[in-house]
Amino acid sequence: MSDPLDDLLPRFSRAIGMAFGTEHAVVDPVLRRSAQATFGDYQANGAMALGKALDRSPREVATAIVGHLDLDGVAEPPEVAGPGFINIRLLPAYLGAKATELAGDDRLGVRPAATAETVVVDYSQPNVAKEMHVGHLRSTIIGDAIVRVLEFLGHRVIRQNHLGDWGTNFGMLIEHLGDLGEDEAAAELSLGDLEAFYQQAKAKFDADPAFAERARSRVVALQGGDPTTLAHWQLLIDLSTRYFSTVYELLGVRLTDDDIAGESFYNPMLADVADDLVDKGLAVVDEGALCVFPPGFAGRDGKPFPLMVRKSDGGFGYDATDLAALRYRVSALGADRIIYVVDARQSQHFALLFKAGEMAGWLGDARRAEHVAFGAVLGPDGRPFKTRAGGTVKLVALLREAIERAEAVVADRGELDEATRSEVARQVGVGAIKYADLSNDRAKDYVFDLDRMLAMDGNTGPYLQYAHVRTRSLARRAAEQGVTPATSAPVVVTEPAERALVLQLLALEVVVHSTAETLQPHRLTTYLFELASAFTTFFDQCPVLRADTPEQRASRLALTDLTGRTLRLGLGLLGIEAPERM
RNA sequence: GCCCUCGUAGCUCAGCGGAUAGAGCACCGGCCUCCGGAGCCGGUGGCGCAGGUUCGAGUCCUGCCGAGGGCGCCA
Repeated sequence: MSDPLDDLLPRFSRAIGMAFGTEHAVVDPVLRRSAQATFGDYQANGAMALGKALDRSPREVATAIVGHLDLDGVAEPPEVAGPGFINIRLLPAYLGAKATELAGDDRLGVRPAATAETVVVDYSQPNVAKEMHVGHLRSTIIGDAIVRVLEFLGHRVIRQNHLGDWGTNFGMLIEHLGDLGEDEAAAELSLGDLEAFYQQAKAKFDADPAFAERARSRVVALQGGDPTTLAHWQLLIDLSTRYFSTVYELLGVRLTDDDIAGESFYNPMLADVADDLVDKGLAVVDEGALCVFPPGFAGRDGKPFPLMVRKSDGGFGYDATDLAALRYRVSALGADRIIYVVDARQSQHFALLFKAGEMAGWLGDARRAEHVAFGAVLGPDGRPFKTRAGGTVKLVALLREAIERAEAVVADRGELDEATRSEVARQVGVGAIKYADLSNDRAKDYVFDLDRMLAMDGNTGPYLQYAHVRTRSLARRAAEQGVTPATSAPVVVTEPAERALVLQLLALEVVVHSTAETLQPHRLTTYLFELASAFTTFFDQCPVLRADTPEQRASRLALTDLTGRTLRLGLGLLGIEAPERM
């Protein structure tokens, strides 16, 4: 709707058809935003490839296209440049009309996806009775941004928090809980000090053979459904999830208890999944274990590498759980698309899993699974992020430090009461961490540096929030002067800074859709940073309240308001709040 | 040994097969009786190496070098 490409594309197709015959009208004119402003606003690069196909010179082809191109009301007469580029400069009147239209649209020009899909997003995945650390940060933040973008595009999103709530570890954890007594264990865990509880259990397990033996038999009791053991296990889960909820709330993440579908959830399905794979002729017994061998994977010894459906001792491991989860998401949840936000180290595991899913007929055609892999969070030394003592860094500790520092920055401004100030500090501090994470290509590692994250200059969360604050500030100032900030006022584009700003505003739709396709939130952050930059230039060079005419003032107020709403929407899609003042 | 990811400016990072590879920080030089200077304008500086595909390669393919990760019953 907002995208100028919608107006340009059909006109190019028509021109190409007229110039070279209708069979070529389907050729992609390769329309893009211009690399440089001096080349115009948009460029068509398709003439080069078409020239190759027709065995004619690209410039000749470009000239022929231009000869049939009707851009009346949209752009100035197009120009052929270089080897065969077609440069397009949009008309100010066209840009103004598009911006005006945009301002009247709640979705700011972003249409829903053509087909709404059911999308399962598996993210966060903390472990019961273990502290959340920076590793969970990425999954939680990236997953939450993906959820918000997909929901905005009209997809039916099912969040799945694949809680680590099962496994042999629980023998020692439950045994430790029993030793402490329920009340004391509950008291300790409810303090949110999960790490200490886990470490104590681990220390006893390693040091005390008798305890280790009790822990092992406790695993058997758990698997056997012993009521007291199950009750203690459930207590660990309840206390942990209560704690995770507080972290999610602090983070401003959408996850709730309703989204939890932990490993244990799939236990009742495991035997049936194994039977299913045997029936399909995919699973075979190897070295005593029931395995699926997807082609193309080899282990250290060069032999085929398995997905282990059932261990040689008859038990089930994570391979089985993940297979069951995959089948459940397809058959019971009706997923068209399944997204796993899990760190990059598990990419081989997911490649195996998805291949097996295809072999079993669970995936394929339009139904697909994707591993949204991400890199590690590094400390200042470029090594995986650890405390001085070498321990893992608690996620909440980082959040609190960021909020604390943000508070100091916000306090500089004064003019906010204390309650507002601490709320804004939370929005800024948490937003800074989220933005820093999301603005990097998720495939790469990044260095956790609070100083840089909280900087007010550069490509940071606070800078974008600040740009938004300025748009709000201007609106308040206008209101004080009795100027109604009419969002519906016609936008008139005259200055270069206005043109650049409008072009950026019109590009939101393309960016949001490409973010949803590639599942790369940093595309959106890059866009928003460019938008904020375009706005500050506009703000610097185009007087708003002191504009030459009432019409121009209304136009610029409308542009400011539209920019503010776009920043707020974009940040919102990333899970970052946009305060009114800071 | 095999497989995966990454290598772009002094630093942190964008870059969708298209023109002279862009930002931010830092550094240097300008601007400002200005609606939030947390600013604006300009400058210095770069694709790990070698081949290949292509009209066109930072982008795709192959090899090498370097960093990180993974490779059977832990998730």
